[in-house]
Amino acid sequence: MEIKQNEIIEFMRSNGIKPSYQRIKIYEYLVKNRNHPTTEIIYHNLIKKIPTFSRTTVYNTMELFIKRGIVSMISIDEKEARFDADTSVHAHFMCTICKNIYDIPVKSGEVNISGLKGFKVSENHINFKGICKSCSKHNKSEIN
Amino acid sequence: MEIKQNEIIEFMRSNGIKPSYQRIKIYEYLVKNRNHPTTEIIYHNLIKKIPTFSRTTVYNTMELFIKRGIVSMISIDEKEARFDADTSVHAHFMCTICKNIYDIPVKSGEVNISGLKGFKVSENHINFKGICKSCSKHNKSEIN
DNA sequence: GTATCTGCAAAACATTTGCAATTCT
DNA sequence: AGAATTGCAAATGTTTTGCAGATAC
Repeated sequence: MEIKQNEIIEFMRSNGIKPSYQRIKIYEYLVKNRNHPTTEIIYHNLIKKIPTFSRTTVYNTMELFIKRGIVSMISIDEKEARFDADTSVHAHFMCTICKNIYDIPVKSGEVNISGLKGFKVSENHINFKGICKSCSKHNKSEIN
Repeated sequence: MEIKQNEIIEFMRSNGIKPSYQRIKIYEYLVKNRNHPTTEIIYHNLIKKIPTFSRTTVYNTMELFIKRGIVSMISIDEKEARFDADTSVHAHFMCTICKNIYDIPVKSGEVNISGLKGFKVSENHINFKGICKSCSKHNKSEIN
C-alpha cells in the first residue's frame, strides 16, 4: 500500500486525532502491512525505528484509533487482539494450518440476518476458521 | 432447559467424553443457563455446590468439550472467553449498554459469502454489537 | 494397579494503570 | 507555561503449566 506521511497527517486531523510521530508511524505500519497485526507485532516492528517506543503507546494509540473509527479490532484469535486499518464491512478467515488471516469481501445482501430486526447494529465481526486454499492444495498433494 | 443427568452422561459418552462428576455439573450448568457464561461465572456458580471445585477444572473441561465439539467458544467479549452449549449455526449480539448477549438465529441462505469460495470453513463466529431492543426503548423514552 | 482426572500453587501472558518525564504549541 | 503525549514500572486479570494427590476402571 502506498501512502504519504502528508496524507496520514491530513487523515488523522480530519478524524480528530493529533498526529504525533508515534501515531503516524503506527498508522503507517497498519496501512502498509495489511496483515492484521497484534500489539506485539506493531511494537516489535517499530521499536527498531523508535528506540524509546513502548507497548503502552501501542495500546493507547489503538484505543484512540478505534474510538475515532479509523481502525477496527479483530478478535478472531482469542489469545490477543488484532487490528485492521480497513474499517469497511468485510469478513475474516483464519487458516488453522498456516495461521494466515485473510480479508473476505462481503457484498451487499450476502449477510442479511432477519433475526437482527429491532437490534441497532453498530459493529459486526464476521470471522471464519478452517483451511485456506493454499493449505488445502498442499494437504491434498501430501495425501495423494 | 430441562435435561436429566442420565441424558448428559449418555450424550458425553456418545461424544467420547468420560462423564466425571465435575464434567456433568459443568455441562448441566451450560445447558440450563443459556447465558454464554465466562469461566469465572461457571466457577463461581459451581464452587457453591462443589467446595473443592477449581478454575483449572473449568479450563480443562472447556478445552475438552470444545475439542469434542459439544461446546463452542464465543469471543464477542475480548476480555474473556464465553461458552455456548448450542453448537448449531447462529449469531450473537452483545448490547453495549446492558451487556446482554443474545442468540440470533441464522436461517439458511442468510449468510452466503461468495468470497469464501475455495476456503474450507469449519468454524463460523458471527458477532454483532450495538443496542438491543429493550435498551433502545429506554433510551428513546429518556430522550423524548 | 494403572490410567485419568482434579485442583493447588506458581508461572506466563496480554492488557491496564499510575505517574513522572518529555514533547508540542 | 500549560496541555497533551509518551513510556517506564507495577498491578491486574485471564489463562496455562507442573505436579501431587484423589478417583475411577
